[in-house]
Amino acid sequence: MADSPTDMEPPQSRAEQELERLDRIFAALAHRQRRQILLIIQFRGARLTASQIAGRFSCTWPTTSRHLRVLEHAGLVNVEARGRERIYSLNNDLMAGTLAGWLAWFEDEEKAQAFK
Amino acid sequence: MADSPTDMEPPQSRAEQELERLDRIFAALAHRQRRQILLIIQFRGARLTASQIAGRFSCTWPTTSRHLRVLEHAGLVNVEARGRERIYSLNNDLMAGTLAGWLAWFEDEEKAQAFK
DNA sequence: CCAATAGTTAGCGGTTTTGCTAAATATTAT
DNA sequence: ATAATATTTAGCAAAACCGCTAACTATTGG
Repeated sequence: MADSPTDMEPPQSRAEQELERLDRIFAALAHRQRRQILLIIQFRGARLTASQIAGRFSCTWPTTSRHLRVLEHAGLVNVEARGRERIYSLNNDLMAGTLAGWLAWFEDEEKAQAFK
Repeated sequence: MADSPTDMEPPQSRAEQELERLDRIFAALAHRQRRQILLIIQFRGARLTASQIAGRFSCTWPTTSRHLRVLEHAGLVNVEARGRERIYSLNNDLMAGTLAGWLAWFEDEEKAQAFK
């Protein structure tokens, strides 16, 4: 799955990588069920298997599985393979750090004025 | 555009209204250009006309106009009609309050443990 | 080995989102 | 009134997203 010489994409700047990281995080948070999954992990166990999570939703299993992958790809959850189970836990620092970092751009009124 | 007797939706609980408000806010933040618009208002003027905002993007005017409406519908920006111009400003408290409120569910480790 | 369990991947159809162009609206200037 | 400016609305096509069913992989247990 690594980049081969034929599927190289144009080189990405560090800034662009950061923007794409933000894209993935905000996109992952944009779906109600995915936010619910994060809350369930937080309040119902801190470490939950995929089936424990899926069991709390009325949609089909593969649908939840895909939501979990979106969250994982965004870095919002960690997965640990344990036998035939996958155990999901929050990567809480990442979400808190990212959203707080985003809010920080808006909270300092003086810094904002300096750019005007 | 108001509800007519024929297109009434099932009554919404207060909780459901709150969930939809969250949906709109997170969905609005899920697009890179919309986040950029918020930053531009914050750092380039606090009060900007639609054309001042659109002028900073390479996409067409109507596209930016629609992004502005999404932000407005989510409550993240305020609009003020001023002659033939529309002046946009941030509704910063709403974004900060909503995201901080979301993060609060995850930041109190003890409260989380109490549910386990 | 064989069956059951846990979970993912593949692929399809329906809906939503996004960006565009063209046309419409509204306000100001001549 | 007419023209120009500022901005939105309408409508279309392409892309992304979401949920489903079916099929697949991998691990455990008999």
